[in-house]
Amino acid sequence: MDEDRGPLIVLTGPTAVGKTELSIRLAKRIGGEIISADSMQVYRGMDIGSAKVTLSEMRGVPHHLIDILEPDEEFHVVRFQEYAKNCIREIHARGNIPILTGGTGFYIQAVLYDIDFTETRADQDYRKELERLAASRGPEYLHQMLQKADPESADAIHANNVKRVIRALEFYRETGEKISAHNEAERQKKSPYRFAYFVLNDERSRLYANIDRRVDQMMERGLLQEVVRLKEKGYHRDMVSMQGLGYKEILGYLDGETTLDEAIRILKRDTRHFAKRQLTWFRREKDVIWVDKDRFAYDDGKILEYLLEVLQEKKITDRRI
RNA sequence: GGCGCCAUAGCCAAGUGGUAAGGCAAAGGUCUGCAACACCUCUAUCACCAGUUCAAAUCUGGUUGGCGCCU
Repeated sequence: MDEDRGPLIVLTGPTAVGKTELSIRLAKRIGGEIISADSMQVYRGMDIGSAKVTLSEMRGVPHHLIDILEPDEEFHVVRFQEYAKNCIREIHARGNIPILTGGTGFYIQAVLYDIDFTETRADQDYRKELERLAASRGPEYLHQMLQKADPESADAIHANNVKRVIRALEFYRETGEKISAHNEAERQKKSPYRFAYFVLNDERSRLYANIDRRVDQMMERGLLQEVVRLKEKGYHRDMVSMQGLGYKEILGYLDGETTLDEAIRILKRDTRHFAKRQLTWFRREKDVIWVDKDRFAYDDGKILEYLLEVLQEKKITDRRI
């Protein structure tokens, strides 16, 4: 039964830890294809700020879900999940191993455990109405509504977290069920894949230093010009894509809200915060295999050997390397 | 050497007799259709010593350190 399930490798970690390079080396060793689990790299024209892999870095390894949308298109987990599942199916059909790489933990969770989102069709009108209510009567009011409909969710979601309160309300209205119950059920699911979930990590201070350095590099490589170009094309801050790190800060500068130095400072800070949140997320995921770089003396070759060992142990790959 | 000013958490900073605001950073956390989003939690006895007082970060004296001016 276990053997019926297709193989899947997840290789993730906080931003700037070095996922990209390692994933490509791994793919080359085992005949893998990479699926990007990244909410920003899906957009065309957002290369520098999203630290997108370059063609030469790919070294011939197939990459999926990169550059598939224009920055004004909507993207979200459900869509990601649908695309990623298709990719996985095709990669399996080719006899290759899919490697899910990228830092968006929620996306990884969605495909790894095949979480069910399909029960509702997002009702724009109702959502708008709730947003209006939140604005006019305050977040507490919405939270009260949720308290009546789904007390468990109300207890779990802070009233100030309007976005999540709205979603819970919306779910209840659409399905007549409580999202808290739904979530609980989904949580019990086991993965449809034979998988290994690696989280690459580094000492906090080194990670932060890397982030700072990488932002400087982005500037040298022309992040400013990239954002100018996007702005000229008419992309603006209401779009999800332009809320990505590196874009919102530079747009702030272009709109005269900050100096460039200030924008860079904020970008570094926000990226560090992001990395921290990513780690919090991975810490609470079950089945994670932590790969601390310092335990391997920062030697990618050694890390790779370790990954291969685990993969064989778990019978995810049997090709002798 | 003299005169003046200042000394509150890692940083910025309120408080001028009644038992330490706030912001930032750091740290921890939540997350099941916007997730590089949204949201939550959280850190001090006020440079040091002595005194006045029922009560001092707040008043007095001294010590140390910093800043400015003068000789």
